[in-house]
Amino acid sequence: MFLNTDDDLNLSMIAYSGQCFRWRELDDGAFFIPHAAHSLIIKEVSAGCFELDCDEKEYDEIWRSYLDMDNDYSSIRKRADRKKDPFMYEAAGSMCGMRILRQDPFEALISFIISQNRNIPAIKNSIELICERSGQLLKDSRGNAFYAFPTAAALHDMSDEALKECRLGYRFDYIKNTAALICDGSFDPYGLDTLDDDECLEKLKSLYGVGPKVASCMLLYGLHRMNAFPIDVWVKRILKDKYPDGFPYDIYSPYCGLFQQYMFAYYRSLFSVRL
DNA sequence: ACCCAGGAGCTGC
DNA sequence: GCAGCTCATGGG
Repeated sequence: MFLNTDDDLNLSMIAYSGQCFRWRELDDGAFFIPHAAHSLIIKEVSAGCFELDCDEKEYDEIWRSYLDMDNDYSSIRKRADRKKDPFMYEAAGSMCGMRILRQDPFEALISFIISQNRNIPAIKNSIELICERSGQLLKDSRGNAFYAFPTAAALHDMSDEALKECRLGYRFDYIKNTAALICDGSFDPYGLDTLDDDECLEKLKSLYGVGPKVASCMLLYGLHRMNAFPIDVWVKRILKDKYPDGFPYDIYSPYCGLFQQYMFAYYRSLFSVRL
């Protein structure tokens, strides 16, 4: 099917934004996107026109939500005022096309625990290894094999040796522990919807290996809490450099997380940091 | 409040 | 080659 949109949707920008770790750019410029037991190949064939290798039914049931197409990003972006916050105005304008995906909560939680204190290629490497070793083998629409992200049970069932081969380093215990808690039912990444942001953050931080950064990444990218505001080394630099008197959370609420994403991507692009 | 270990891989020199 | 850094956290 074809999707025409006036709203922000820049596949390459999202793929390299650091919010998702399994998108793969294909030779023809299309993107391969694994998500739960599904996969999508999507390509921008002309400005604002995307070719998707699924039918409208699958798009409505899965991908519209995953890509968050029901949120109007171009209108949210307008909150950045050219005079009051020129830096954010530049950042949001320059990174127009960014969206916050609605990823699977379990995958997001595990992925962001793995992500701590590592660069993005290393994160992707570990995640792919985990999928290859414990994920379900599936086929995409072109007949190519790929591995789904494992279930908590499949991850928990991995031998220590197999899991160690995924190069998690000291995060090994964190992953083991979280998978065990989910399997025995004492923690449910899919049962957090009834909690407000602060309660959710606290609950996540009680997990071994989950601090404020990983917890807020889970809120923003795994639970689509658009106001969650992960502070990593780059955001720390931005806050110090551009907002010495404090970040205007009230202006960007309840979308602080999206504006964090704009600044993160824009500021890094200024330093030509490769993802 | 500070300070360090723990793993591995990419980057720049 | 080889430090220095990386979308941090737990523990001392």
